[in-house]
Amino acid sequence: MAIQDFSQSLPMMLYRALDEIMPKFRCIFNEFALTEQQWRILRVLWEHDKITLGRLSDLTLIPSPSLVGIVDRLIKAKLIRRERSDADRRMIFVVATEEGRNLEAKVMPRVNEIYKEIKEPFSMQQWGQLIDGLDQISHFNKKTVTNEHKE
Amino acid sequence: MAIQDFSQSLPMMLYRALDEIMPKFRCIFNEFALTEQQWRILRVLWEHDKITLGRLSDLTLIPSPSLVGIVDRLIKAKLIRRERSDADRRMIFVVATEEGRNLEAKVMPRVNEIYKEIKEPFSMQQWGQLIDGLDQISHFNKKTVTNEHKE
DNA sequence: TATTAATTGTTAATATATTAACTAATACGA
DNA sequence: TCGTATTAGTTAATATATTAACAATTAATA
Repeated sequence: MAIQDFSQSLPMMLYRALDEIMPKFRCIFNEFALTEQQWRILRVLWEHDKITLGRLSDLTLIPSPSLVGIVDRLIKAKLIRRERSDADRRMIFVVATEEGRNLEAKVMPRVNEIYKEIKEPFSMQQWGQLIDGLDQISHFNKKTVTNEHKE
Repeated sequence: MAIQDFSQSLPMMLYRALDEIMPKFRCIFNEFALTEQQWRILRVLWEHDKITLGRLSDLTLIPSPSLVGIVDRLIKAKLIRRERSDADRRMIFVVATEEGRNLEAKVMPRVNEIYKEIKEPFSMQQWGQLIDGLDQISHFNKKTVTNEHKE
């Protein structure tokens, strides 16, 4: 019944894992004058030619109110542009400029290098278990229990 | 050689896991007029009667520049207080007030409830593997390879 | 078709993160 | 003991997160 160690709680372990690996990546982003969030947006645009702000928010995990300013700064840096939808005038598409697309070839190799370094000490099975566990956490609010109707 | 899916990268999986579980906790914190960071500080003070700002920063994973303001606001809420060290006048201890200590009995049960809910769908083995994996990530910068001298 | 509801983005206010520079106090070496 | 390096906290500037409220547009429905 005693208080368990706060440092070993799941949230703190997740935060600590991020604190440990992200500075390495941010170091690279900074070399290209990018913030982590700006990187995330570009990273998604390299996989999607054209994407609405809503979907961009989902894929980057950047909350929409934050997205507004981050997109503004990326536009000022001439790396992306806004494009209002004709079909539905509420929607706004975001598109990478040529300069934005060109960054991919420069940044991705550096990032993949670090990524490989992080992954290296893991066995393939260990890594799979880690990813599976994280994936299960990520679906916590959707289907806690599969074989049972909830509410 | 093609770009792997950004959404399945380790950093995004970690962020997504946090995005999924933290709102539930924050919901409780807000009931007690606490922010997540304020909670973290109190949570640590419930395990340590007296702690320096530096160590508090390490345990809460709150960067020291942020800590200043967060501690200020907790003091204004009469939940903690500062106490300068006599032995080393550079150091500042943080201590919970009685009001701050009293929060533990009210908040912890609610938090433990959610925590149990998150942990529930996992087998004990699965959970252990997840924690071990996160722990290994957290030691990335310390000892990437054990049986080898680096540098 | 006029109203209402839902969707998509945005603005605003406050709190926190990031990075660099800075102060005060202490430790250390010539 | 003086000068220097180190350590503990802080301040400053900018970027982002969180929450609530809001505007514009579209969808739904009586």
